[in-house]
Amino acid sequence: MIRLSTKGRYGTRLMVSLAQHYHNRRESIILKKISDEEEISIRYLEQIIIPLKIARLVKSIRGAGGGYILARDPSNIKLREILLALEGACCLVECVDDEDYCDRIKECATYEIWKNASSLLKDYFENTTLQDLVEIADKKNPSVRK
Amino acid sequence: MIRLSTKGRYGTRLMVSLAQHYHNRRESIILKKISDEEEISIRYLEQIIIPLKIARLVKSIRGAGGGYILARDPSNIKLREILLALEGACCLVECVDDEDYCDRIKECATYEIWKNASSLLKDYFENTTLQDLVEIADKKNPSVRK
DNA sequence: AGAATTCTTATAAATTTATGTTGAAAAATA
DNA sequence: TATTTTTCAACATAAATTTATAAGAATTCT
Ligand code: FES
Ligand code: FES
Repeated sequence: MIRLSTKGRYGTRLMVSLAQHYHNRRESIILKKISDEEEISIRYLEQIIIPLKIARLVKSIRGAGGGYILARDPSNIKLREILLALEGACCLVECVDDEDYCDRIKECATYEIWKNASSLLKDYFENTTLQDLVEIADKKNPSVRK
Repeated sequence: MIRLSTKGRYGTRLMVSLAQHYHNRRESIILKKISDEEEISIRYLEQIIIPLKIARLVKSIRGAGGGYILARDPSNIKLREILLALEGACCLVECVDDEDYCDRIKECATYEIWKNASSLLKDYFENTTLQDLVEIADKKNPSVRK
């Protein structure tokens, strides 16, 4: 029930990859590498990273030796920011964020429910940072040194 | 961020409508009426109600004077059951419910996050009944007597 | 100049969303 | 019981969106 789009999923994994590489030397990473590691089409990654760039969560460096790099420290990037950039502001149903979307809000009983449920997610994602994700990854794969 | 499909939204509103009509005489309701009240295409409602019927949440009565009616008392139908019937068992990402869906669960850091977030929603919807929704609707529209 | 990499645009496949058309089953009625 | 009405059921189709891939241009480094 209720689906996170592939954009949101792949984009988050992309950000985790960038964060995992962030600690040593802060070198930029090329998408090709992430594409290989995460087994996601590079063409699709190119589309997905655009909104992340627009939201100033990643910086791009063009040309040879270029690539992508996080714009801030992973501990300073909230999961909510990532999903906001990738999926837009809509929470479960559009009317939660855009009161003009449905013209039935005044009568609609489900509105309150979707709104509450959206808040649960929002709060959870607000309190999860990219650093938390990196730590989970490290715990799951203690041997991997990227 | 993260979207509930129209199937889930309209289907839930459909169930609320049925619940609102359930109290008096338990008469069956024709889809046309719900279509008019909720401004949803009747053809689309016909598609949406099929999984609800399969899940035995509603019963259909054919022929003249027929229509649809809730299979159980609204206080005995959980929102989670409704969404499960409409959207399937997948919670945010498929791998949460189907461990074979992704073959990266062992390494994937985001898995735990989507799983926790899914649990938040699941618990909320598990503890919300159709009766709760009807009461919200009544509170919002005290004058309406259907 | 040449290689590496992002950036841009195009396009195709799959899925979701929504409507239309026709037919079959059940109940009411005469 | 035959007829008619009401309603669900099934199938087909079209538009919109999401998902994914392809090809080439632009930029930067060496
Ligand atoms: S779904 Fe938007 S107001 Fe009910
Ligand atoms: S999204 Fe399924 S394991 Fe990471």
